[in-house]
Amino acid sequence: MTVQNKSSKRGRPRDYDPDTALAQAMAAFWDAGYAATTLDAISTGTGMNRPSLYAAFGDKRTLYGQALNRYHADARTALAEALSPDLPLREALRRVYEHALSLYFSGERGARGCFLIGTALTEAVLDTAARTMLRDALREIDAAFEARIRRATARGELPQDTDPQALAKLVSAVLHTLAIRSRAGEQRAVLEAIVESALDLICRPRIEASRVA
Amino acid sequence: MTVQNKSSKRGRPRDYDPDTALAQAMAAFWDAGYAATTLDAISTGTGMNRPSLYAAFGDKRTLYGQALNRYHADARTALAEALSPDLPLREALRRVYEHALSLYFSGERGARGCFLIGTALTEAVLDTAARTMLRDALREIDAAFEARIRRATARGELPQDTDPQALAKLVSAVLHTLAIRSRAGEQRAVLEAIVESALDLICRPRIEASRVA
DNA sequence: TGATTTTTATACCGTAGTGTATGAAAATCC
DNA sequence: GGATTTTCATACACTACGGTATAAAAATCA
Repeated sequence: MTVQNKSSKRGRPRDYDPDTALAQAMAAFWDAGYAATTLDAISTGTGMNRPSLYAAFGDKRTLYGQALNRYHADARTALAEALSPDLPLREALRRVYEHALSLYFSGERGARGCFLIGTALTEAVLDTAARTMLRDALREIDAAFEARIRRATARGELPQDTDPQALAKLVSAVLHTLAIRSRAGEQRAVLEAIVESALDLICRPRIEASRVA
Repeated sequence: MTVQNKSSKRGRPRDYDPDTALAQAMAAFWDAGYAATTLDAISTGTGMNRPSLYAAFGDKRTLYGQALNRYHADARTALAEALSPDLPLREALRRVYEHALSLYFSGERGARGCFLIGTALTEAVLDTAARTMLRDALREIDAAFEARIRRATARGELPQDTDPQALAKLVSAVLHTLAIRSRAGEQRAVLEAIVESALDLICRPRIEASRVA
């Protein structure tokens, strides 16, 4: 395999940047969903004409898959950064939720929620690949939370009898409800309040050994 | 307005039952989502030909709106029944979650989650009416949980400093995560475990007056 | 400067999908 | 039983969409 340093030398130079083009295509899918997004809309959004789109990304479904992958990769990075081990768990989780809300409310046509949940969820029943990507992304986010909770438990921020795997899924559940409610048109302030009460529930100390034998 | 008792008398009798036809149309939307569902698929699913569909339900979007309304109405009924005030809160919530899981895993082509979240969420950005219906449905479910939690708090099942409105939204959040994860292909046993740990978190007694001034 | 390579630009093809027109079928009313 | 009413069944019109063929444009190499 020959390493292609930078752009290829010969031929007419590309008039677009693949990274920004993919981001623009993703924005189109994000608003309308996969099925309702036309290639004309993507063409307009990216400024690329149809043949260039095909040359760069393949057909519509392949392009959508690349958008899903990119979103997941971005989310992974942002999550790892927000879950900084230097902060208390509560602050780290708050950062995650705040970052998510900023993303979910960043649409030009109003709040659009999470790209994965907002678009891949619909496809998931009939499109096996989309379903698998969605499921794996959700699992990976669960795992990131779980690792962070495990660390917090070891540090004594949470009770020793905490089940990190179970609690992580509930931390994710809060993220899911934010994704849904933002796209459903709920006010951001309402979601901020949900974040605070969720943090209360997740991080508030509980009675240990409460199990009455 | 003349009262039409039963079916109209004159003319060729209808070959379909409107209620079951709507349920079958809903099933088609449920799997593929609004945009990807063709009228041919609905025609096949219901056994009605295209003109009969239009005569009965109007155009595609109107039919979809009726499916959304019907699902919401069914959910309202089921929720009210499951939230029986005779049971302890924990058992009532468990019934709600179990009923939801039965519905979410009832698809012929695999788990399909919640019809509202699985299909209307995608449309919500560009379709104002769908967004409003979704938002209002979510709010109504929040309110049902809130009323039930208020009752449980009055009975002493939960601490007196419980915030019913906030806790209700987290109870809903668990429902949302079940809706997402089931459609994303997660195993039912995994979701059953989430239900149990969520009930633990929601219903486990907390330290009162834990706020350190 | 001319040949070669790569991308852009326009136009087109085939298909699929929504909504409707038109006439046959099946019931009731007189 | 014939007229009337309502629904069914087939076919069709129109549009929109995904994907591609073809040729011009813009770069490099010799």
